[in-house]
Amino acid sequence: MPTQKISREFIINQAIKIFKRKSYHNTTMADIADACGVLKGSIYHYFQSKEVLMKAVIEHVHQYFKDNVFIHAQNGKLGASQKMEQLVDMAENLFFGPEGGDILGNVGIETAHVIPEFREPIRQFFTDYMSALETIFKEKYPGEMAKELAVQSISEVEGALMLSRIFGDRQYFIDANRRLIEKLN
Amino acid sequence: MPTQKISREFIINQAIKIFKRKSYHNTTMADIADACGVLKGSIYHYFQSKEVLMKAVIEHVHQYFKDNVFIHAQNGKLGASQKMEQLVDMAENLFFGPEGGDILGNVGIETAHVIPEFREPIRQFFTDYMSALETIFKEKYPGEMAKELAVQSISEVEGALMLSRIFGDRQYFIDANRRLIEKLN
Amino acid sequence: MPTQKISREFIINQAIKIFKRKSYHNTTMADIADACGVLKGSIYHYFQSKEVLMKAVIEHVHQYFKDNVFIHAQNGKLGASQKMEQLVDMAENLFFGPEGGDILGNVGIETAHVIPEFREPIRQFFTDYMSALETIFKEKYPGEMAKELAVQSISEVEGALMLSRIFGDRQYFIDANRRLIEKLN
Amino acid sequence: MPTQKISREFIINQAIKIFKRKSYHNTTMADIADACGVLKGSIYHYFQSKEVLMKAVIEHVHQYFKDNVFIHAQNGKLGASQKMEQLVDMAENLFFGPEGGDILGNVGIETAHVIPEFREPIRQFFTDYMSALETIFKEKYPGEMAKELAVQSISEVEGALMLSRIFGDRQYFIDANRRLIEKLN
DNA sequence: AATGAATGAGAATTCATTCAT
DNA sequence: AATGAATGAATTCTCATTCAT
Repeated sequence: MPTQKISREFIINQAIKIFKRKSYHNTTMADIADACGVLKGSIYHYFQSKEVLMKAVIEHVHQYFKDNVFIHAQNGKLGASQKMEQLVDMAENLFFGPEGGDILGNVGIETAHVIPEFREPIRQFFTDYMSALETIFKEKYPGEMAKELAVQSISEVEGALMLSRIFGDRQYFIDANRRLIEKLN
Repeated sequence: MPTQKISREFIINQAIKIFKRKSYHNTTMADIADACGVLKGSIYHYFQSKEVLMKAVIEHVHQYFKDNVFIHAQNGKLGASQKMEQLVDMAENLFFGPEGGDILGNVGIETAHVIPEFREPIRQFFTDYMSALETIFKEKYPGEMAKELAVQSISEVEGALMLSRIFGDRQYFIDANRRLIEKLN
Repeated sequence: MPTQKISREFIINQAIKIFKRKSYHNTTMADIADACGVLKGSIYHYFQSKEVLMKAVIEHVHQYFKDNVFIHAQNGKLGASQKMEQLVDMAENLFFGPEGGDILGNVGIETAHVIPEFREPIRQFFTDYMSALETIFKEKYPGEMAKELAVQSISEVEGALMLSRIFGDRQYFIDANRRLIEKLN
Repeated sequence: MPTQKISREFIINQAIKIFKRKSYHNTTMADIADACGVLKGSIYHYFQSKEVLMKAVIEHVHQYFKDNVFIHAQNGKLGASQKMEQLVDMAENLFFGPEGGDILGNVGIETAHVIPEFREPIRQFFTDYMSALETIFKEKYPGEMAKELAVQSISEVEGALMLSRIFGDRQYFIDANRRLIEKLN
C-alpha cells in the first residue's frame, strides 16, 4: 500500500481543519492521521513532531493570507472601500471555509504563553494583518488614525469571530466585516 | 489529619489562574493541586472531575461579573458614560488581575465545540455581558442601535484582549476600553 | 488496590535484575513494572523517567559496593590477603547474585558514550573500586606498583566477568579472583 | 537509477563503527543507512534484517581478526615475544581504529542473553582469540599454564578496554598490552 | 539497485481518576 | 479531609520492516 497517499500539503490542510475544531492541545496525532487516512506513524514521515507540524500550519496559513487576503490592500486599480471589500470577502470565505474558525486567533490564545515557539510566527501574522488594513485606511485617514483604525478593526473582527464560534452564529462576524467596510464609505 | 487546608472557593480561584495561563486542555489536575498546595487526589474531594471544576469556574466567573461588573449598568445615580467607565474599570482590573487573560473568552473558543457542557454557561456569560452594555447604550441610542453597539463593543474588547495576550501588551485592551467609553460622550 | 505495593527500593532491586539480564536499551519500563507486579504508570510515581531510575540504580549499586565490598579494604584487624579474600568473596556473591552479571560494567560500556549523565557516576564507581584495591596492595607493594596492580586487577576481573557472561561459565570470574588473592601471598 | 552506490562490505564497515559507538540496541537501521549515505530501505537489499546484518558484522570482525591478528601466532620466523608484539600492535590499531571500541566484547555483553543467535559466533571469536594467545604462550610455558595465561591475558585486555572506554583514556588498554608482552620476556 | 512512502507494533510518558488509610 | 499509591487509557514518538516505482 505504499506510493504516495498523502503529502505535506495535504497533511497541513487536514491538520488545519482539526486544530480549528478541537484546539491544539486537544488534537491528537491520531486525529490528524485519521483525517488523512493513514496511520499515526506516517505523519512523522513528513513532520518530526506535533509542534513542527503546527509551525508548518501557522506558516502555511500566514502565507495563504498574504497571497489571498492581505494582497488586496495593494491592488492599485481599486479604491479603498473596494479593496477592503475584496479583502473582507476573502477572509470570510477562509474563516468559514471547510471547517470554520480562526485558527491563528484560537491557537494564538491557547498557546501564546505555553509554547514560545509559536509566539513569534503568530505575532507576525497579526502584524501583517494590521499592516494590510492600515495601508487601506491610509487612503482615507491620516497616518496615526489609520493605524488605530486598523488595530480596532482587527480587534473587532477577531472578537466577532469568537462570538460567532461561541454562539454558533456567523452573523457576528459578518456584521463586523460590514462595519469594517462602512468605515471607508 | 483532617483540618481543612483548602476550600471549594480557594480551588476555584487557583484554577482560574492556571486555566487562564495554560488553557483548559493543557492544564492538569496536578497543576491545580500544586497551586493549592495539596495533592491531586484532594481536589476530588471538592469536585468530582476536571469538567465539573471547570463548570464551577465558569459559574463563579459569571457570578463575579454579575456582581462586580455588569451591575454597574444598573446604577441609577450615574449617567451612561459614568456607568460605562465604572464597568470598564472593573473589567480591566479583572482581566489584568493576578494572572491576566480572559478566561471565558479563551476557554470559550477552546472548548465551545469540544465540550458541549461548557457551551451554555459560556453563552450565558456573554449574553449577560451584552445585556449590560445594551442597557447602558440605550440611554443614548435607540434600541436596535444600542444592541448593535453592545455586540460591537464586546467584539472589540474581546478581540483586543486577544491581541494583548498574543503581543504581551495590554495597550490593545486599554485602548479598546477607552473607545468604548468615548461612544457615550 | 492502592496502599503500598512497592517501594523505591524494591523497584531499584527489580530494575537491577532486568538491566543486568537485558541491558539498558533493551529493557522497557513495562519489563520493570512487570517484575514489580504493577503497571507501567506506577513506576513513574517513584521515578520520573527511565534515566532517572537508571541513575538511582547506579547510585544504589555504588553505595552497596561501598558498604559491602570496598569496605573490607579498611578492616584494620586483618592482613592484606585476608582483606582481599573478604572483598573478593563479597564481590563474587554480588556478581552471581539473583541474576548474575556486572551491571555497572555492562551499562558502563553500553551507555558511557550515549547517555552522558551516566558517565560520571559510573566512573566514580570504578574509581572507588580501584582505590579499595590500591589500599590493600599498598600493604605489600610500593605506591606506584600498588596502583598499577589495582588497575590490572580490576581489568582482569571485569574482563573475566565478560567471558563468564559470554560463555555462561562463571569459572573465568572465579579464577580471576583467585589470582587476585594470590598476588598477596 | 540503478548504479550501485553501496556494497555489503561497505555497509558492514559502517555498521561496525555505529554499533561500537552506540551499542546494538541503541543503533537504528536509519543510523546505519545514514552512515552509508543511503536510505533505510536500501539496507534491506543487502541484509534481510538488523540481526542478519549484525551476524555478518560479527563474522566479518572474526574473519578480520583471524587474518590480521590471530595469524601472527603462526608466524614461524619470529620468537614468542615478537609474535605477541605483532599481534598486540595489530589489535591496538583495530580497537582504536576509526571509531574505537571493542565491538565483540561490547555486543557480547549486551546481547549474550538476549539474542541467542549471536552467542555462538561471539564465543567462536573469543575461543580463537584464546587459542592464538595459547599458541604463543606454549613456546615459553607448559600446556596448562599457557592456557591459563591466555585466558588471563584476554580477561585483562578486555577489562582494560572497558576501562578505557568508560574513562575515555586509552592508557588502560595500552598498559594491559604492554604487560601482555612482558609475560614473554 | 535505490527510493521514499507507509506500516504497525511498541516505546516512554502523561494524566484523570479511584481508593484505602 | 487529605494523602499517596495505583490504575489504565491515551498520547507522542520510534523503528524495523515492506513494497511499489
